[in-house]
Amino acid sequence: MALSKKYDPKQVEDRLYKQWMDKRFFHARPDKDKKSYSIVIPPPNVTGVLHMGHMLNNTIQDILIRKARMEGMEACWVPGTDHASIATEAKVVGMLREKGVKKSDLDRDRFMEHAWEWKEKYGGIILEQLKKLGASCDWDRTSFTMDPEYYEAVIRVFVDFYKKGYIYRGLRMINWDCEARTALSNEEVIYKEEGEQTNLFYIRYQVKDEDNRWVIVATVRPETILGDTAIAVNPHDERYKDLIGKKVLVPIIDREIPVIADEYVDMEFGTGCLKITPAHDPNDYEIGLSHNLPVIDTINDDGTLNEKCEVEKYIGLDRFKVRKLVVKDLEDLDQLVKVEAFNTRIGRSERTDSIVEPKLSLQWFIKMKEVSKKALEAVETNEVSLHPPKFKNTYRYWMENVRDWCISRQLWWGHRIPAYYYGKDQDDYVVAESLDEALSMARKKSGNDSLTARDLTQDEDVLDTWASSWLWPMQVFNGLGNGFFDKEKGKIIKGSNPDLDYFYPTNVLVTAPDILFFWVARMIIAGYEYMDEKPFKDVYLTGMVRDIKRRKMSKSLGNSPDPIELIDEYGADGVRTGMLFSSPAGNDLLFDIKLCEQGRNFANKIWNAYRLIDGWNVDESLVNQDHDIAVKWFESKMYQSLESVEDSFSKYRMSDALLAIYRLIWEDFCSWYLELIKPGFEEPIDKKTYYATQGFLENLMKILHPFMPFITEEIYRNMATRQKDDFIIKADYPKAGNYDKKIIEEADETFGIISNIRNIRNSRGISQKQPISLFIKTTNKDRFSTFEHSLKKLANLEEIKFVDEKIPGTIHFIIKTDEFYIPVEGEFDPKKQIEELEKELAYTKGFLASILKKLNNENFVNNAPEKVVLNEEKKKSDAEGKIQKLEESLKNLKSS
RNA sequence: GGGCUCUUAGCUCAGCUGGUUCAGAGCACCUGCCUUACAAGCAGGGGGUCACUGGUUCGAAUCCAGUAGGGCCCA
Repeated sequence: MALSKKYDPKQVEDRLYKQWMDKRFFHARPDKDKKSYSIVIPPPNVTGVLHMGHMLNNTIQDILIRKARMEGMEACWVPGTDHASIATEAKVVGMLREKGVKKSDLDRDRFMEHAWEWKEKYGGIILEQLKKLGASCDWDRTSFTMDPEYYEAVIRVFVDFYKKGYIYRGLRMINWDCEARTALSNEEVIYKEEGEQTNLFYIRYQVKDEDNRWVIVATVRPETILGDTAIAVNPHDERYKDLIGKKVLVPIIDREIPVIADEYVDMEFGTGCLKITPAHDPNDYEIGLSHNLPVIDTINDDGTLNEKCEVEKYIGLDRFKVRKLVVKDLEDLDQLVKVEAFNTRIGRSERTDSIVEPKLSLQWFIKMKEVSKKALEAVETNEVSLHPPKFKNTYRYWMENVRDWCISRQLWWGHRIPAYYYGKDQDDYVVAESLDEALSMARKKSGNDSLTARDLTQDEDVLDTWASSWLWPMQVFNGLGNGFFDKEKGKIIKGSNPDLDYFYPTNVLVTAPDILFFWVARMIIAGYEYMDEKPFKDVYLTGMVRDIKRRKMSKSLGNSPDPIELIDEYGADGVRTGMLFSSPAGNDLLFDIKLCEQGRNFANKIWNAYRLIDGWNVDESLVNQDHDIAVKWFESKMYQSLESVEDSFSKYRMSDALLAIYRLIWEDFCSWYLELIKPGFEEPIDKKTYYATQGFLENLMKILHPFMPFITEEIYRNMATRQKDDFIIKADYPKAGNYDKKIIEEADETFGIISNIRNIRNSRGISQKQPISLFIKTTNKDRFSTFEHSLKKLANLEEIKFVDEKIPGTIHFIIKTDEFYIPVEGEFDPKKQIEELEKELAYTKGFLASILKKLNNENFVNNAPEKVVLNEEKKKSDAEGKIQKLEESLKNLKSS
């Protein structure tokens, strides 16, 4: 029967989680009589394992969802994972390599079989880990971006966007890995922090039709001059003004190219002349576009040069070999002016370490400008609110300068682009949801009725993962499913899908700021496009979890603790509170294991408070009115705290909410309230106080439950009165009620006196166990009547006596204008007493001086609001009274 | 280089539209306690020129400008 002195999460957490699951408390379905409250999880990468960022993120979601559930809403938290094209494909390729299989040995179908096998085996790990954390997700609704229905929806949206004219195929500069012969995303290109050493070559180009006039250009990639289509100078550059519009000759091949003017050119860099090679540099490509320059792509997919370079002996050689040859040839032609050592940022492929070549390639794009208008406006008008609001600026900046979105990836694992090619021309393709449909469209478009399915080839590429996860808030409810989508209008049919109608828009999205554009903005765009409605009302952006030295947590640094081990050591409740203790929205969280320890200690503290109350014997006949005031006070204090908790929640200041609850429980409930009402050893407690206290504990557990679900449920379930099916997870969240400010103030004053007395005991070595007397000189005795018993009990006073005269030779302190005396034998030390009073006097005098400064200032008295002036007057008279009393006491002490 | 943002106690941060004893909290630190719920605890304590410089104002941690130094995003 006896409860353990220490709370042991291991005996509680798995058992309770299973009970919650068995009772299906996490499951939500549309219920017209209840308000809906829904959250969709930011789907973690299916290859992922739980890291500290997930812990923070999901703890916050769970807190919000549990609170909503207790508030009587139909709370639905949809879990799931995304397929993460690049990461997953890399893992699968790695796994195959270990088995001695190369990706290139497999065809697409075989590869996908392996990938699915891998997904089935490892894909669920992260969701299982979330259960350990206590996440109350509606597991019946678990979604995956490559589920059959989801897959269809993604394809459907591609087709719809294509029909609406938002999708096009076009050339774009991408990062090309010549060794792996694939495009790389920006994230896969590694730049060395310190740059890399290379050479800067100064090359001179002859100006056409002018003898002996040359233009000098600096470049680190001389082999690319063969693809040059212009020389650019800054229009404000006096040195070259007269050259603009003239032609120069590309060395070696003597091709004529124009000199153009563009603001982009930095007059300070190199010679101020920039060679423009649109096929092999992103900036040059942009400039080329705006000046209608031709694009000459001289480099093959494998990094060798092709016939477009116009020099026979270079063709088929690697670009770096050609560089050497070009330099030599330039020297021979006397067109190499000089070579300087140069430090530059070179991108290398994360996988192969080969130097990344900027390369033009045919990709699929979404036109973003038009579709993103409503999404920009929604955030501007707070239809969708970002928390903290500072991210509004970042969001606006991005949306106003939005670029077209490249959605194709040269991978297999993902949603295959539903474009079917039937001929040789660039335009000989159709976009359709199925092969059948594609075939009939192709026949129509080509006018060739004899086309068969075998004549069609589907695009080899898959879609960017974000092009599936941007549908997440709709598609987890199968919003774009068969029968729910109007293909003519390109809209979801409202009223056709009960789940979607009920749970969309969701209430809040909790995610990290680094995917504000990749994901959040795009979900908003998709939401307005298909539902004419935002996907969520609020976006709570969490910070990044860093270590105590502010470094990002990463595998390579080895500075990230394993969340599961943490839970094992500190309990899920401990880790959850630990994460939250110091994580204001949008600010980075400097994770310190000590925070988990603090969380664990808190759990233990609560456990022991429960143990105390649980151990009491109730004497039904006993009446103890002394406790009434404590009960009244704590009730008020609790409501006051609850009010601030609600306020914090409304602003998504979860850390503040938790801290308020932490202090309410630890300080107010345990340190003050329980100490006030606690009966002596083996004494019984009266009925009234007992039940009130139980009620408080129960309420405190409810208030805390969203943060620490396990221990609160355990205590709630254990409490004497609990019915069989009564679980805190679905109990009513306490509502803030009226509270008595006066009683809270009086209690504060009383606690102040008690602290003073304890301090005196401490500094003079008077044991807490030794009863003492207290004499009070006051003009208002009534003020002490309410809390007289409390004062006596917690300060261990044998008597309180009101006096009219000072009591010399006693320890002495002043609060406001009341004077307190503690007679002690032996321990009274006049010197120490004088020291203390003088310190107090100096402080009060300084305080008074600052008030006088205000009050003596005519401008202040005339301009400040009356309320403020009156308050200063009161502060002044209080301070003066106190100074007078202090001075009197000091005089007496010194003369005696 | 452009945009955004921050700088308050040893650390991490609150401090709302300037005005209540406004300079706060948690942690850490120091002192004393194994006081019959809890040493994963109890009681008490010290600690800050609110980055710097100027301005607005009767009054500035709070508003404005500049300087210095961090951070984030984009290029």
